[in-house]
Amino acid sequence: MKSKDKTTIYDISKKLNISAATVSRALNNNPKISEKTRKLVAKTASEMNYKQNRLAQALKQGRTNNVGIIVPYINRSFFSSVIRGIEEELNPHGYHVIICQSHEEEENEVEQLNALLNTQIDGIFMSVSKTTQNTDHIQKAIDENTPLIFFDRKIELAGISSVVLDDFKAGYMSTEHLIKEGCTRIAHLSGDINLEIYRNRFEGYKSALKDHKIPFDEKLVVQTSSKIESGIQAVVELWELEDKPDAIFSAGDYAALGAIQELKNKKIKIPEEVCVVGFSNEPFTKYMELPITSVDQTPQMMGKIAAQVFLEQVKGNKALSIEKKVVLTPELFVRESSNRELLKLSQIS
Amino acid sequence: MKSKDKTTIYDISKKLNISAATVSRALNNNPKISEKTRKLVAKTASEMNYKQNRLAQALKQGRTNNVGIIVPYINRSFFSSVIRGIEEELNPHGYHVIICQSHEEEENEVEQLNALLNTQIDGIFMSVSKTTQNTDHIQKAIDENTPLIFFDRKIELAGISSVVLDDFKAGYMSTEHLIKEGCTRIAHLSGDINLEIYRNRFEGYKSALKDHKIPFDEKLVVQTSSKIESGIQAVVELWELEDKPDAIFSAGDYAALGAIQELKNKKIKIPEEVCVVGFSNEPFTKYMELPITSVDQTPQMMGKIAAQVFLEQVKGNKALSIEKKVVLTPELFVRESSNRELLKLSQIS
DNA sequence: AGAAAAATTGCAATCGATTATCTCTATTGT
DNA sequence: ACAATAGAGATAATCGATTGCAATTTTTCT
Repeated sequence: MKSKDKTTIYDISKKLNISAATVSRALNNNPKISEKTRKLVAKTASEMNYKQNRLAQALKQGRTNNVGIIVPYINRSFFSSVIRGIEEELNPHGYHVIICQSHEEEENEVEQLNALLNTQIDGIFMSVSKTTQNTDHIQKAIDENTPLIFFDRKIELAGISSVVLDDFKAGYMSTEHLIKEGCTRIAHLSGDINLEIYRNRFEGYKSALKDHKIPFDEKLVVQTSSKIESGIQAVVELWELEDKPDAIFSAGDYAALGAIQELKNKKIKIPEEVCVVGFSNEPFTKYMELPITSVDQTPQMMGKIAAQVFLEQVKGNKALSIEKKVVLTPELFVRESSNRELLKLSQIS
Repeated sequence: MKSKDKTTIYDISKKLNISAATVSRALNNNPKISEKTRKLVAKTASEMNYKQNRLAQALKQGRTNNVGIIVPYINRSFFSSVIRGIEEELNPHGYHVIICQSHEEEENEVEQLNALLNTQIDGIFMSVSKTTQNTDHIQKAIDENTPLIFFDRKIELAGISSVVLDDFKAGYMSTEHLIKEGCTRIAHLSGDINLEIYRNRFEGYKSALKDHKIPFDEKLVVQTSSKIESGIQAVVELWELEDKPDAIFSAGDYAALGAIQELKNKKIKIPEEVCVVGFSNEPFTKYMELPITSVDQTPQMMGKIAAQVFLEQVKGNKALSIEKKVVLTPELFVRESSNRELLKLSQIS
């Protein structure tokens, strides 16, 4: 009952007493093949349950119609949404998507990238890991002429396109929003300052303070990771200060969540005493009893655009390497954690 | 500056004036090749920046060392954790993982499965979509002798291995826990009853009621989806009843979350007046101001075991198709949403 | 030293599909 | 009626790596 032996174009050609070349052409709707033969082949192929071996095709054509995506984690709402965007844009063009995780480890990133290159992928989308220092593996991909597109977290290298968020603006918007709520001592949970995106958010924060004549106080800045615990720890440290903050702008939602937990623990009222803004618009920010204000990075759009950049690159003149830099505008979703206006309204009613 | 032309074993063989066969053997550490040649080839290969073309190798060997995973969504904590489990178990064996999403649509599932089969995948892991009725696509995979392993959501078909949770037990445990908290009118948000897993949870619920001599009241059962809104809607409906529930066992965390939101909206105290238990142990259940009791499905373990079943199958005698059914034991994480004991303690202190 | 045994390496076919080039037949034009 | 042209299909090379078998070289043994 073993039908392991898959039918090939040779099986079809033998059965019909024609050459394999004709079968191949017929199946690919090559105009050199007569309508009659084409139909006969199509019919026979489906009868024999023929399925094209994409491996053989890829080997011959030098294209696999597969693209790889490397992200730190697939279960971050942001990343999985970007992936979805890429998928939706590329599927209609016949591409399939291979997803790899670096778990924020440079070593894994290198390994996954190499594996993808070996598998003869047609292109790579990537958001670099936090720990990545060396860029040899990326240079290798470029040298091989494999289209590589960064999204969100990029590394500055000549000839690579990228689609990123305007993190400076996001930082600016968030901070300005807090200032407009009447906050003046705004703390910043900065995330990993090794990454450009976090540096930009920080710069935006500083710039907003400056524009509103609020002195920058570096004691209000705490480096955090994207873990809840680091948000808790940050609040613990900040509340040891003489002059305590009246707002927190966190460069990540998980740290913001931890901060809120610790503030509640300290019986500090949000947003009355302290306003909190997070970053990434993770689904949970919306679900909380106290929904958290957060910056939306329009991830699905980011994925779609990254895919479009890729398509341009493979369809255009390959010899000429295009370098396209797209910057998306963030959106701030204001929720209860920083909305004193809303609070007043609900108290009146 | 184009180094597009990748080096092949032929390039190496020409350079060293030996045959390509020797190069291939040397690179594969075939014992028939002398130490001297092996080292020379290895050195030259790395100098020429040789990279094996896995496509060609796969075509020849009939194995790609890739496995496919099809899940409804990759950004559900449960699924991404299973994926991680599979990945960690298979990576050391040289396998790579291709991840596909069905978005709960049968049509997508069929398409993704076919794409994987065409790509000559070595095996498939799959959790079927809610909407899947027809099983032809799955039968096709079996007929082709491609190892297929179901996890969590399975379809009963001869010859397919599966790794699932003991959902009956999970339903029983959850319900019994609520009974022990003193609840007697326990509502059930059932999820999609088309899926076996939800039916089993429901059966467990009924069985626990029976064992504790609590009459089953079908008015207390509401079909929900895995959306927050459906949980809200369910509570709205349930609270129109004459005799209102004093507990909710939801077969999904999102519905539980919606239910809690609506209960709060109705100013109903949790867990004093109503206890709530969810299902899947999504990360947010733990983060909430009111952490939600939930059933953990040990997803990473599920992935690991599914991978082990796969490895057994490919390493064992292929002619003989093994059918292995693994059932995992759930774990109930009791949190504030259903823990009256904890509540009392905190009130005393 | 010479033959047998062992160690290395080469030859050529193979995996399945694609495609440039060539061949043969049918049609058109004069 | 015969050359020119178009149409339909066949032949064979190719993509890059693997592998059974044959060939060659080296080692071992008497």
